[in-house]
Amino acid sequence: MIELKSLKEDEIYELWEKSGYFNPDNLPRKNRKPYTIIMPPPNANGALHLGHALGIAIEDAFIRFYRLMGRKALWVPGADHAGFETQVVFEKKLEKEGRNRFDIPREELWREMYAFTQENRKTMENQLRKLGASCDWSRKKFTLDEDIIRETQRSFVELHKQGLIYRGSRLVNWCPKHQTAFSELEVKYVERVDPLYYVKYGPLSVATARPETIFGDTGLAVNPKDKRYQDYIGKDIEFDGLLGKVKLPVVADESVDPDFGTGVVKVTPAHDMTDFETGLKHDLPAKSVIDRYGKMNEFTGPYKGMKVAEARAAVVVDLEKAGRIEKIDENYRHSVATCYKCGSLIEPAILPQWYVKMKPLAAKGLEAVKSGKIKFVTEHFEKIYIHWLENIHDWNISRQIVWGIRIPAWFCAKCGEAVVSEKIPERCPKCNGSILEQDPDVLDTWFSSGQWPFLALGFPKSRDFKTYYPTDLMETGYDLVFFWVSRMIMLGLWRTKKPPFRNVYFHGMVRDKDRQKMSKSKGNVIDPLGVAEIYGADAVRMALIVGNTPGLDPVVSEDKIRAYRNFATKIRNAAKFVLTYIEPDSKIKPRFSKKDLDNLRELKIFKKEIERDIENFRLHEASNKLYHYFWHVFADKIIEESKPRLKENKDAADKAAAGETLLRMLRELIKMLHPFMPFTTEEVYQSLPDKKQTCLMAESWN
RNA sequence: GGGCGAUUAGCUCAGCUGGUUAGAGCGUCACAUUGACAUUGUGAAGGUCACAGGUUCAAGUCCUGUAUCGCCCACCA
Repeated sequence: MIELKSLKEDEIYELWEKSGYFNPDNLPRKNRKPYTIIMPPPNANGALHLGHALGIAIEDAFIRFYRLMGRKALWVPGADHAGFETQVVFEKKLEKEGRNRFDIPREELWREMYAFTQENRKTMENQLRKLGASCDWSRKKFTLDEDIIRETQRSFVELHKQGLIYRGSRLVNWCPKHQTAFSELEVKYVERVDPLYYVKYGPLSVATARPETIFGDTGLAVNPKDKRYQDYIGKDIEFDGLLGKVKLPVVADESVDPDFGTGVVKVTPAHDMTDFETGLKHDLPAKSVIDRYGKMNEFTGPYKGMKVAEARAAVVVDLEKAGRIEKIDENYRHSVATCYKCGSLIEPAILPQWYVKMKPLAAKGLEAVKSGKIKFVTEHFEKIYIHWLENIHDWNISRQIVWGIRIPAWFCAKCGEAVVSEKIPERCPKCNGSILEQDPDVLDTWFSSGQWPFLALGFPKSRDFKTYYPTDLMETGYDLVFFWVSRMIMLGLWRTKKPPFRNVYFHGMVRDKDRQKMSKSKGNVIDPLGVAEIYGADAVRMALIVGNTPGLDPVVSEDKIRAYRNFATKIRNAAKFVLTYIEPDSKIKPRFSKKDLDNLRELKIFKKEIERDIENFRLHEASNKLYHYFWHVFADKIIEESKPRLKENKDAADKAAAGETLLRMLRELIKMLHPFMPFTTEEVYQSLPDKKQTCLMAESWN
């Protein structure tokens, strides 16, 4: 008779940490093949949510499985400074305190934000412990660690040297509220219904949704095949504008759709992405008429100082007075660009920014996936990735915020030359001027996180980098295919000449039982730590993994979590029962029945099946099968059938065989369940007779 | 405009390479239960696997098309 020791999750985690086995260097049995996962560093600006818990459950399952399989399993934890995201969170905090980021000196703001993120990191790290993450804390990294900043800046300098980073004055996506530019990925298009104004331009008329930008017109465009306007192509038209005489050239451009509006487009290069391109092609100047705060500027006469919306109304009234409005289509449906964070209308602006030239990087990124060097789970994300990379645009990596890695570029006060250098330059190489000021902008946070797999391992010189890179698995949400995964692949290949990982596992977005996305405003969020407190971390992990097909949105409800809490209870009770009939010092030799041997053999076959499932990324299947096997085969059938043999059995050798069979099966089953339910299985393991290791994770799968 | 995914029990979802009576959780019904069981066990009801064609000895599983829902991408002035 052996008693089942009861252990709390915190005690178990402490046991694990003390064992040192999270660090693969300490694992028994040396000289093994590594298995590496770099944890997607959670944003250090808040608490973990269920989506994080999902990723952690999946990654930990893989890590624990391969550790049992005898691999040198390394899981590197980290935290992301999360540039703009964190800045937004922090701004809200400042707002509540009645402060404003624009009034706080840069260094002071930085210091406050740094402290803020370090606080969050501590919370997050404890939350990861609560969830049972078996990551190597001795290797934890932050995206603003000094070595990370240094290498990130070095990448910038190197890319610049190779002509892959350039400075360009182009039309950028500008958010007037946040006062920063964005890459195209941070722009969200929303459908709206707005009036479409048909406005007379001398003999022609154009349809526009933005009449207030009329002062920035520098041309008109028609389709070269449009018969109606052949006579105008190449000529100037003149007419009376709201601020005096206007003269605009008419150009022919394929991009103009003859069937839209009147077939004539006003070209306003400074305020529209398409027009900017058209302007470049036809050599039309860009004239800004809106400032960075979304107000009309000095080129707009009486409209100066008005907000865009006011100006639009005023301009329409005046155009009507001038008899230039032909008609207004009130039900024009179109999409407008907005800030993904605050919903403000994006006001395109011409600004000098740093760009990464993407085509050469994308070519390598495409090859790696098309050739199968990097595999996506599920496969269909490869198509999405390929499509995006084949149509990629240059990447604006300048952000006008404080929170991030400074761009290693200095501008000469005398001649304006931009000097890119790892160290502060003493003189301008062009004019020899000595006053150089660093670019106030910081890098897009994805520029550094895009290098995370090799930077987190201490590239270029560390032993870890040499041992553990390329990594085996990148596990993340499918919403980051473009933002993060594609950039990691491209930048990883560029900087290290190797793919950063061999496989990418995409999980879906967690939904509630009504298939709604979880959000604070809907009030349907499940706090992973809260439910872990109530039902146990294992129950939460199982609820997140069982039946959750990679790439699809999992539905998680408290009912489901409760179901797996019951399962954990079942495991404990079954173990308790089995141990009741074990006599550790018994000298009786068990006499196994045919059925005993069959059961043991079948379990072996079953284990092989589970192994195959996990190796092929089918955690949802493996976990479900284990649940079913443990409960409905092991507990309901095998244990039940052995009860008569265990109780009041005069045949001691048969009794011993029944007990021994159950014990062997239990030992195997908790090992197999360990990747999914580490706490419960460890609790059982600690009570097993003749356990060989201090904790279950150091056991061997076979 | 393009692409992707989903459609299987009342609800939420599994079902890998096509192969015996299609599974799980929650819910429903009946019976049992001081049992290892924060209940659990036994059994039951409940599915034309969206629809229409096709391939095959065999299709929820492969192919074509249709419908509905959802998501992503795109320079809709």
